[in-house]
Amino acid sequence: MNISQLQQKIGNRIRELRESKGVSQQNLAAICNFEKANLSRLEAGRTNPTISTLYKISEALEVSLSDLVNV
Amino acid sequence: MNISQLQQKIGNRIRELRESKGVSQQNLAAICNFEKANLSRLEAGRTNPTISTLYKISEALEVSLSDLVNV
DNA sequence: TAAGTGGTTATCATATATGACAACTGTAAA
DNA sequence: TTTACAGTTGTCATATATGATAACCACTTA
Repeated sequence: MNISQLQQKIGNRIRELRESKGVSQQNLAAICNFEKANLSRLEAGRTNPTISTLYKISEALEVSLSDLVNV
Repeated sequence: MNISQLQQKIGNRIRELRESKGVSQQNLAAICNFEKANLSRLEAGRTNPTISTLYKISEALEVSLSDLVNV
């Protein structure tokens, strides 16, 4: 798996978890204190997120970091 | 857990896994194609690594990404 | 002594994640 | 139609991860 594929998979995983919680990108971004535009790019797999960004998302979605990157 | 603590824990986890494999920082860095200096900082918890960096390390150490961030 | 190994720290350049904001496309509902 | 919401895309500034190199310390070994 290359990095681009990894980013894509993690983006998909976040989207999947977010939607299963019925939260909008706007909402989730607000909870995490970042921009919805950045979350959109992240879910689309267009960025290489830092562990701190992923950690904030995992907390907001109430899953473990380990779970979030289990792709 | 704050970000600083998270970085510290992930750094410790990497060091733990690396040492259990009997690999030097120098070796691991070379396998991952980055500088030993950066790995040193990462293990010390002084950087906020990207998922791609952690992924390279997980591959080199033959553990899952999920395992690597299971802190 | 000297040379080698493992690790740390400093510095500089470059690439990019993120913050911030705006504009835009649907879509749904009034 | 108009309003509101969800998401996407673009741009700019700033912070920082990483690449690259060098100097340094501690330890071991010849």
